[in-house]
Amino acid sequence: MGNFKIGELAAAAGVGRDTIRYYERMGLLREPARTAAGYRLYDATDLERVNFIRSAQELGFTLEQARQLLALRASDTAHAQAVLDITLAKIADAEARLERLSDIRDMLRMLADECPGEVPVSDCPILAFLTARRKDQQHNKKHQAAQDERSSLAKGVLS
Amino acid sequence: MGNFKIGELAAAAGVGRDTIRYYERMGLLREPARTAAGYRLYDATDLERVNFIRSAQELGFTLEQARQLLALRASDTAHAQAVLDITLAKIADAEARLERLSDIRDMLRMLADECPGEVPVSDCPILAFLTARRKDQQHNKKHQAAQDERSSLAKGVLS
DNA sequence: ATGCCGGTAGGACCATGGTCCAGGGTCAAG
DNA sequence: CTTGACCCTGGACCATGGTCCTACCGGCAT
Repeated sequence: MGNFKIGELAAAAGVGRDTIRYYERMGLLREPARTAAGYRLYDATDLERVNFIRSAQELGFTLEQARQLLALRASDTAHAQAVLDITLAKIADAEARLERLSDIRDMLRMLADECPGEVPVSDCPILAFLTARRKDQQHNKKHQAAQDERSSLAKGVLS
Repeated sequence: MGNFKIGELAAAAGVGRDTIRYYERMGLLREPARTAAGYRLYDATDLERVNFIRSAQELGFTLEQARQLLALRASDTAHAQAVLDITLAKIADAEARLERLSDIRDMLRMLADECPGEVPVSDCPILAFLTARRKDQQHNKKHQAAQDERSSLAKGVLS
């Protein structure tokens, strides 16, 4: 029925044409049928897939995870448990980020509260804090040698 | 006094040699003195700078912001207010991320709670949710046309 | 003298999710 | 017939914070 070309699909889904082609390269969309001239031809199921992907992204899933979810959806033997597992992992990930990020915020807020503002930079407690190098990381080398834990508050939160 | 070569500086700061050269290219470290053979020669103040940068990164500052903080520290006319401003902006940024990320977590948790697991994927509420394309975004085009707000929960949180 | 360590410069490459460009073909309207 | 809007491919490029590689040179120990 309603076949559309790439620009129409892109417009319908609210993404760029290049994004459609990118999803195809990444294996998120099947290789579409072509017109005689080589134009890609899509149908409603393709639009639905793109919408699915965008929805997944809005929930923080990566394209790779969206790909997995699509694969599960297409399977007739998979259990919902597999989807739940991915979701639970994402939740755990979100919670870890939340914790690190709120630790950072707390630290920054503490420093900000201590800073009077109207002093020369030489008296700034924030700079003083950054200047005092963290010996905590130096003195226990044996225990962490194996995994080289960066022990950074920021690890992965903003990346 | 204690001049050291790049490998020694890197080891002392706990980073790679390439990282030191990278910081130099990025303008975070001055161009160091050289030996006759062209080897970079660093001193304690360079080590302190690298430590400062790492500390800033642990608090979620980007290298660019670290560069700004270093510039402020070196200035004898700047007020602590400038540092505070950067810090406050970082806090606001962290809080925005926290909010979006916790919204995502809540949404995922809600979906996970509804999923029984022991059903075929065709009955999975999580997939059903992702499959139902968000009409909320379709039906009010006029109001959002101007800024093309993605209105994604995930916007910027994981990037 | 020979092996090895470590220094140099410069550039390629990693992930992530696209975006943009050049250089060309296709298609419908005027 | 031409114009403009669309489509094609393949590849380069964006940010971020590095890491790794090539290919070469210097210097020290055995």
